[in-house]
Amino acid sequence: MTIGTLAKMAGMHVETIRYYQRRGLVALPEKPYGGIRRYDENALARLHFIRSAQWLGFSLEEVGELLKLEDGTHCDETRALAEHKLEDVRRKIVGLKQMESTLDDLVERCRCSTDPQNCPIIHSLHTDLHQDRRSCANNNRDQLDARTDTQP
Amino acid sequence: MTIGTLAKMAGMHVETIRYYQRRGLVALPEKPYGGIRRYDENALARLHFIRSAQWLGFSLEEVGELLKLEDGTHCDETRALAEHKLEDVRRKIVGLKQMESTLDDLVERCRCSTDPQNCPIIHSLHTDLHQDRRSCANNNRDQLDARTDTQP
DNA sequence: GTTGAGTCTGTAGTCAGGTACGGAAGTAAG
DNA sequence: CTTACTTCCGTACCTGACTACAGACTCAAC
Repeated sequence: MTIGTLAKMAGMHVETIRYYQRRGLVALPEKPYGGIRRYDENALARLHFIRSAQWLGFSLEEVGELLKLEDGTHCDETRALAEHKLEDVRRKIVGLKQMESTLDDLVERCRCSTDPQNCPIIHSLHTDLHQDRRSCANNNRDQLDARTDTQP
Repeated sequence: MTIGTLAKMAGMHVETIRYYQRRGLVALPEKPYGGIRRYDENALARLHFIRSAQWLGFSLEEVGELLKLEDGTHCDETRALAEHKLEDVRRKIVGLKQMESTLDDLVERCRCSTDPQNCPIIHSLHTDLHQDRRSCANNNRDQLDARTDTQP
């Protein structure tokens, strides 16, 4: 099949596949002289593999590591990657739960507030919440990490 | 105080403050002719406010919205923003918990596996996991969103 | 009065994971 | 055989939240 068909079957854009090729996650099949590259079931399987790994939270870099272990004979190393990712995910959950409970509390206080001139949320943002928040830098993802990382 | 002192007190870099100024989140105080800008407690308070809001998961764009409501007299709008963010956060938690349980299960199966030539994790990535994963595009953050978003 | 640190301003680079585009060449349908 | 779609390839752009740097200027200490 052509790259367009492959993309359709994998449910992704042609450009995404090309991007994976550039990153070395997907092989670039031989091109017949002055012709067009053709892809087989293996290429599709690989795209599925990548998608699945991403779905579990692995970055493309990590997917690359997993692909090196793709033959299934390095169970320990694979498990180590998965365990590490599991810790990652759990750390993020802890961070998000902190957000959740604080937000929930704030919203609740806001609902019960009788003074419409002094919103409890704004008040908290001005007074309580900024203690020891120095390390919540970068973007949302890293923010979560930073909130819970042991080594900065 | 100068911007360097302000940065130190807020626990952030000078460049970050300048970035916030460019984004219109922090005011640029008047500069005396051929002199240097000075900042006061209000500037510091604003930086704390921004940090706190970020800690709750608000993006800088959303922080901008919150800052418009900073006088505390628009309790309903503020609460609406917080409720929306709370939903956001809960959606992300749901996504992460899916990852967590799948990873946990995979790691467990890997530990109990007796066939070191056929790693259950790799096997799953090849066969099970890629059903209906079409919408887990973009980066990790959006991936989480996509997994749980109702409106794509 | 000179040295070194801090400030100002503008612009460019970083990361991840793509997305978009332009121009040339190949391919499929009528 | 023409028209319209794909493919190929390289490069540039996108988001978000910074981070870095160059060159000119100012300020405080010695």
